[in-house]
Amino acid sequence: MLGGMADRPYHHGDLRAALIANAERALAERGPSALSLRELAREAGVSHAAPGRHFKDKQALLDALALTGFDRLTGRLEDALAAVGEDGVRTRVLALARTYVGFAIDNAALLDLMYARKHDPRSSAQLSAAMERLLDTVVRPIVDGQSDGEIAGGDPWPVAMTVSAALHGFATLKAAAPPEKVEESLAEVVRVLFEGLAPR
Amino acid sequence: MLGGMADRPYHHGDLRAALIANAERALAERGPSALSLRELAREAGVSHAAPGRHFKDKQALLDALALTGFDRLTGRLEDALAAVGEDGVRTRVLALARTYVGFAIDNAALLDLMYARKHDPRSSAQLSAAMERLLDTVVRPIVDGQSDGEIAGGDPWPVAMTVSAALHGFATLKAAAPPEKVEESLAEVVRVLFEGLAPR
DNA sequence: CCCCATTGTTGTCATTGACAACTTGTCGGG
DNA sequence: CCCGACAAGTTGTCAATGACAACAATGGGG
Repeated sequence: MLGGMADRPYHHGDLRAALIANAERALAERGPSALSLRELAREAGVSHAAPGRHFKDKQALLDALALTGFDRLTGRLEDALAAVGEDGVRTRVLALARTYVGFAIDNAALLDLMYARKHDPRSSAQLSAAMERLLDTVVRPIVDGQSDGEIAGGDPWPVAMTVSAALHGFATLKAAAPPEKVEESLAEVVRVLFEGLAPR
Repeated sequence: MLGGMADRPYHHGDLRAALIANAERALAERGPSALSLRELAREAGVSHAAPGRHFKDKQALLDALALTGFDRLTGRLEDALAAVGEDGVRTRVLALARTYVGFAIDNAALLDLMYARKHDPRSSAQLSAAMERLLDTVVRPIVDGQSDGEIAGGDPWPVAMTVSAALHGFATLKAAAPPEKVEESLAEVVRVLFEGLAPR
């Protein structure tokens, strides 16, 4: 009963969410190497071992962070698709491209984390599932475009894979470029994708 | 003159190279989080502070590692191009694709490291330069193909960017897939790139 | 109303990265 | 040839960290 009566309640309320939110901020602001469970605990105003109740491991925290990343990215892509409506495949692919690359620029470190965790065989099945949902979001407009005859038919998966790969690769390669350059070359990439490399 | 006379010389000979080599092995075998300067020092048979003479910091070691990665990848791509000779652009692009993806599969963790370090503004100019050399290696066949009329003309950079992006993205997305699946869908990706998405 | 699962806490340990101060080996100019 | 400067390695130390164990507060359901 000394002066040390903490005004904070003994229970945080939603420590788990707070930790993830702080982790994401720290990741964006100071890079992945600056992520420390103890520091996150301090920021959340809890003791150094409290995070252990919510995440077995540092890795578990990172996995959870990656998972929120996948979910948010998928959500944004779906919102973008909804926003452009039924304006044709190319418009929709361009919308996907802008959104994906925008996310990559705003969340470069998070995106790195997402894919780094995905590579690790020890990573949870949840991550693979989230990744699949992400790919599905890209496949759907492709399939729609094929059935409308707007793009060439055939197995949609290689096509979707090519588009996804180009988007992800572009985002990775261009993440540090000036924004207007990005928009410009992004449009060019979509054009090349649609017209192909062959002369006509 | 007790039995403890270490048979190894006081000077290692080429500690720097040994550290990088061990680091790469450890990275591939046990993931990036298992990389410890002290453990690398132990493996090399030197004291825990010896690495400090060659790398200011852990980050410096990682940068050096990334640099060797870029150099080796660029070298392999050039070798692959040399091996296919003058067989046409599509053949050359396919060779690049196979080589790039092969490298990505065999060195997934290293490739992650390479691009993660590239994102960091604190990373050395050497890394950017290495990255540029890598891109140049992809651009050259494109330019050649354009001047031969084998692929559509125009600014070669968006074209090269699209190809590079597709390759890198594909490598990232497919790094964990079974090899024959990879070869198959890789061929499809190159086909889509050449023919484009538009119906014909 | 009290039991006990959940969430947090304190304490501790080995490992790590960084740095400082010192030693050993090598090599080139006088 | 030797001697001094510089490169490369060494020991010692420190604060920070992740993991774990043992203990304490909280509060909801039997």
